Amino acid sequence: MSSGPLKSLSRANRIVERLVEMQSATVRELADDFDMPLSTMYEYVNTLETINYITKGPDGHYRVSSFFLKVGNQVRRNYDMYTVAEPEIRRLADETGEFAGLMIKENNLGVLLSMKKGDKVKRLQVNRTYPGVKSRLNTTAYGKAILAQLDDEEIRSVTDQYGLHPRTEKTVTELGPLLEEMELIRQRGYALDDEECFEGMRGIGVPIVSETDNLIGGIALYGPPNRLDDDSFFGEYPPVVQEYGDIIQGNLEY
Amino acid sequence: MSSGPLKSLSRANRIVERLVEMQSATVRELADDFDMPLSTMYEYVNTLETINYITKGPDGHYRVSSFFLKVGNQVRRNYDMYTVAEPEIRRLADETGEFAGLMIKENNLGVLLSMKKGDKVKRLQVNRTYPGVKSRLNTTAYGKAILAQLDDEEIRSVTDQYGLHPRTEKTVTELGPLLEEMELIRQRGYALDDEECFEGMRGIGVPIVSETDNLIGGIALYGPPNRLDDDSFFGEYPPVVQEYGDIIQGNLEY
DNA sequence: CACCAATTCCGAGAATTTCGAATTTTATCA
DNA sequence: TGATAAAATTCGAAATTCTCGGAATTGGTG
Repeated sequence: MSSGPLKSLSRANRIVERLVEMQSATVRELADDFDMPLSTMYEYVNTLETINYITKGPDGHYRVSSFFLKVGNQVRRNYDMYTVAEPEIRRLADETGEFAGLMIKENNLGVLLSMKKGDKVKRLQVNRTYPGVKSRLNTTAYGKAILAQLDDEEIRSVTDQYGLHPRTEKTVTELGPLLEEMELIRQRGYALDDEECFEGMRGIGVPIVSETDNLIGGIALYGPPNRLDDDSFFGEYPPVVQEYGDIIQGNLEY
Repeated sequence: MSSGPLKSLSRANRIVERLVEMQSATVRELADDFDMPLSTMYEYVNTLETINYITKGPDGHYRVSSFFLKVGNQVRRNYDMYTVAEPEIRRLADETGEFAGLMIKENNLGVLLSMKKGDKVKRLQVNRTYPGVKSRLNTTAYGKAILAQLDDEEIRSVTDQYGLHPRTEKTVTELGPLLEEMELIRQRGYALDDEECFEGMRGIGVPIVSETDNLIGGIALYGPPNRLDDDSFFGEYPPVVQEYGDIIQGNLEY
């Protein structure tokens, strides 16, 4: 018969993801939510507890445990790109006072591996920005820097896969202009995001390639237009970001 | 029959954990490693890939995906204690130049939720310190600050559960002295770890209680004895750490 | 084109998962 | 305290899923 994905595994994962959303829940609440027999939910909950994916708090409610935090950080440290870039991202954020981040490509999407806020960043307008979040490569400065390292055919396959839906009114939504921009990025060595992803956010990205990991990544500096005015956005900062990119690239090759 | 933990789930988790250790592996390598039929391993690998726990890189090797990083960070942000303490931890690290961290209690163990390195911290001697790692509560400064918030009976149950195995030659390994130390911590308001957990590391911890989350946590400042000399370790820094603890505690209560 | 390896397909047998119901534990209130 | 209700856990048979060897297919390489 059609075997397909293992059902109990998929089910368990749905429970975990739901529990992240709910923050905390009792077995009954979960059973109701999934319209499953209580006893079955107990089996799942108990198993998830023994393998440490979830944990029961003193109030008797279950929460997703710190296991994910631990594994996530282990995974991240497995990337040379992370260990090398981490201190530089931090220095870039300190030096500029703005937001600096590191992105890698995973399954044709961008994944934010690391981020640092400089002291000018009061509260991230974009509260949806945290390590592990994914975004389409054409939407961010680091993403575009990554995309530009691919050849046109690969770029096409990426945009075919995920589309070019606009995020703001400035988002580039046509393949032609995007490919032209990619060529420009290759020539000058850095990518710009002028409020194309988030209103009120400008970013400058440069690519980083790790031969050993078969990985392409990118770093970016983000800040609001009032601080990243035209002078800094187009003139002062791009070389700074590039310099940090070069440092990381150099350290990657030992 | 004895139902026990769901086997396929436990198995899947073992695969994930092994893959974290191996960093990357092919299906065959995994099958060999677990001594499982190739076709069965394919079912697991494919399922784990569809639920996004692992991902196949361009080299055809599987790795644990960024899913864990994402969920880990979501979970962390669900804690009021984290969102409130995060910026203060950071300021504490900046102000002192040393290592600052936030710990919570989970299943009678300490879990490091957040950490910041000040500019004096070149490379963490202790490379085993990263968000999500667990440690026994009696071994660290934040851990002891947490432990001291419990009553003696609870403390006893914690030490019964995990023992008092020494980590360095200075570790306190007897319940009696430990309970006395707890009383001292309650009185003066902060906990000290004088190379009891890691050789060459001194720490100062203070407790933080979140009524809303039913949670007890603690923050700590860590540094080497040459910088945290007796004057700073016993005199200058404890009030500083306490001050940050008070700020966090205050912000927790709005 | 032939080879080898990687991946997918397949179906029967085995084993686990599932679920309702029964049992135990915990909480609530008179 | 005892009675009652609610929640949590256990149980075992029924059914579905998982397992696994082997066959079939795909993909890459010389």
